[in-house]
Amino acid sequence: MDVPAPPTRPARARATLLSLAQAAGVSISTVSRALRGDARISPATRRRIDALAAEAGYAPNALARTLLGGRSGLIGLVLGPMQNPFYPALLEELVAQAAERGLRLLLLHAGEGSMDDRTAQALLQYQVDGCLVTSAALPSRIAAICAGNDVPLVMINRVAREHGAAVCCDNAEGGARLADFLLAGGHRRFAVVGGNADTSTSLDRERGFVERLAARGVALACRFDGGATREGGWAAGERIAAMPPGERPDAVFAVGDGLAMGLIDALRAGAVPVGASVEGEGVEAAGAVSVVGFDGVAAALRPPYALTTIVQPLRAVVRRGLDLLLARMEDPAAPDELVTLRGTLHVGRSARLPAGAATGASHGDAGRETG
Amino acid sequence: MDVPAPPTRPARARATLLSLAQAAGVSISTVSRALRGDARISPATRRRIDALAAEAGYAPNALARTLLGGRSGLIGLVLGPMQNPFYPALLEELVAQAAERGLRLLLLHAGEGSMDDRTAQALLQYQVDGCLVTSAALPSRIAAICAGNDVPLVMINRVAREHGAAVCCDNAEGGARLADFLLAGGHRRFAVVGGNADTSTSLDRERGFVERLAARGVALACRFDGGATREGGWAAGERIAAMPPGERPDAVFAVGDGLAMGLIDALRAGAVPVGASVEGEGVEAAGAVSVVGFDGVAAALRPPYALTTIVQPLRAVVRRGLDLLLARMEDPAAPDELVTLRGTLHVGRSARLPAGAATGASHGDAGRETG
DNA sequence: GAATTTTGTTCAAACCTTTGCACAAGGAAA
DNA sequence: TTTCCTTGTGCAAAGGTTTGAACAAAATTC
Repeated sequence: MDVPAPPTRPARARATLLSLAQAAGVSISTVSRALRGDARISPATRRRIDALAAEAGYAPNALARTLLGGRSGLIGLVLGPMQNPFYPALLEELVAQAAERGLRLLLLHAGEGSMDDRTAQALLQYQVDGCLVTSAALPSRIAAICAGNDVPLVMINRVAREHGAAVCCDNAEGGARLADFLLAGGHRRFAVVGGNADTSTSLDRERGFVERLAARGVALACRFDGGATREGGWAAGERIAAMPPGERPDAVFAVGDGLAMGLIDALRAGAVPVGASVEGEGVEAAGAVSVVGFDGVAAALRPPYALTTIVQPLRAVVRRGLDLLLARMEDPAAPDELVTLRGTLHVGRSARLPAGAATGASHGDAGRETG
Repeated sequence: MDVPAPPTRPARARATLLSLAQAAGVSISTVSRALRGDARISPATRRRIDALAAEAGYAPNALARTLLGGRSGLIGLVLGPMQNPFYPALLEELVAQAAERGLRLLLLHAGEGSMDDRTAQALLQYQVDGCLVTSAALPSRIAAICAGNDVPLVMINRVAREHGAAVCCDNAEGGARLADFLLAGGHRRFAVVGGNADTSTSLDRERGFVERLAARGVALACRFDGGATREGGWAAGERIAAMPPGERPDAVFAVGDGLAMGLIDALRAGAVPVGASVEGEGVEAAGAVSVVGFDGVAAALRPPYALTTIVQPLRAVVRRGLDLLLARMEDPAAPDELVTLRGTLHVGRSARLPAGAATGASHGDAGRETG
């Protein structure tokens, strides 16, 4: 009558405190304490249990631990448009630093599209300890859920529109510094290639640049819309290359490195010399156009671009972002805080140098805090 | 004597089944069943509980649910080097499709660096249901942990070295198809710009290309090492541009779109015309070099590159990757499986056309399965 | 009106970990 | 010998959810 149960796949179940306790002949709590290094457990017992755990490949169940009311160790992550080369770099740094701090990233969103409700709910379902947003357009659902459930929210590379903590580079100051550099280089006709019109980051950079020019009595000769992609930079470069040399700007600020690289490609394809890079060593070609960017993406710093740009202190930006988040996990009532980090002017060969300056040096206090 | 407890931040605790049950005056199980749509709960009760839950913004605790022995809904994700523009695109698609299926991605690693032990342990601690690897160099710790703990592992865009399931584009076939296209275009001198020497993907593409050429009695004129970055493509392009026109190859296969774009930039900067794009509309400049790539990254398909390339069926690749993973979650004993999807030849303007062919068309069965 | 089914709800166990408290054994001090 | 302290361990509760089984009340059948 009684048919024996079918031989279910043996697949020895994953080790738990219980299985270790049975193997060691002690109680569950002893195992737990031994593994956590509690001083009350005798060295002999601890060694025995440690060996057993190592052999079984035991890993404590973070979910059960979280259930006790502690931290989940999970951080929700909302990523911006990945075409902008700054974001992949930011992502790598973020993953590395989060791991160093023992935090895990729960990837909720990447790119431009909108977020469905279920995804937003995941924030709550998985009990994330906090949320990190690098996206320019903060999904409002995420903001609402975080606000309504005491989930700390920190934005990186963008300032908070209404509230929340944020860390970003001093965009306006960087723009101004580039204006100074170009002015010192003796440039006369300035152009800007703008980014997304709805990101504070782009707007601040452009504003800082234009206002510094204005303060020196110089007006912008022309302006292009780049839309934050490399292609946008190329399109602007084509138009610049097509201008008669007399009207052509001799200095162009592209508000992101991706834009700047596309721009340089187009100028070169149009046989327009860029910065000091054609004749080399400071002797520049006649009619050369200087190009400067912003972000300090690795690919832009190296040849063939050797871009003069403001290098964002990426490590510090990420570090402070995580600091802000952890602080708000400790104290959810912490006031909104905006941290602004000053970038570094990296002098490459894409822009004519001021008299007497040397290529390759970096100026400015990297990561000095001003917020 | 008794000091009243300091007024701890009220911060009404998050809604749970218990709090809802108390509010509704029913038991916890009734609430659970009502929310899950169990037919045994009366419509009146259900409506009341639904309203209460909506008002409280209730979201079930996925961690507690997982503890019951079910699925966590978490997938561990190991990302490859983000400089290769294919990976950001893959990431966006993956995030979107995972969300559609109700899966969450736990981001374990991004980039080239190695993984620390704690991160690898996270796989077990957070009870991931499976693991997805897009990295070319599979971290061995991850592989070991997955194998030892019945965690299904699926690789995307690379074949398994020893074991495991994988989905990737038919790289060799794509390389061969490009060779055919270039041969039909009447090219004579062929070059290859190779990628990472240790990724099966790059090697297969190159092999497919070279073998097809050989089968037609043509040998490679020269070969460059690109190292999978845009800069590598640029370097190869500079060397090609510097060759005397007689020795210069008239067709170059860059094994990735990033390489191809860098290559084109360098050729243009060196005033070497590329494909049919200079004179436009099929009439090509004298001494033009045709460039073809592989991947079908959006930026490469559009102007200014208009690259002729093999477009990976990205959506299908991701879909099948998740299929494989889910299948292995159902049945961990499922045999290793390799799915190969055929790409589509996208004819742009970066390579001379065979007589009578039209630009912009796509040839080949997108995503036809062969594995 | 009693027996039976249907309907709606509750009980209790299980998942795994952490931790306050209790407990036992052994040694030292009184 | 009693009392107290130290050292090492076990007990049990808690955390939120799911689910099989039990239970009560109402509706149906004879």
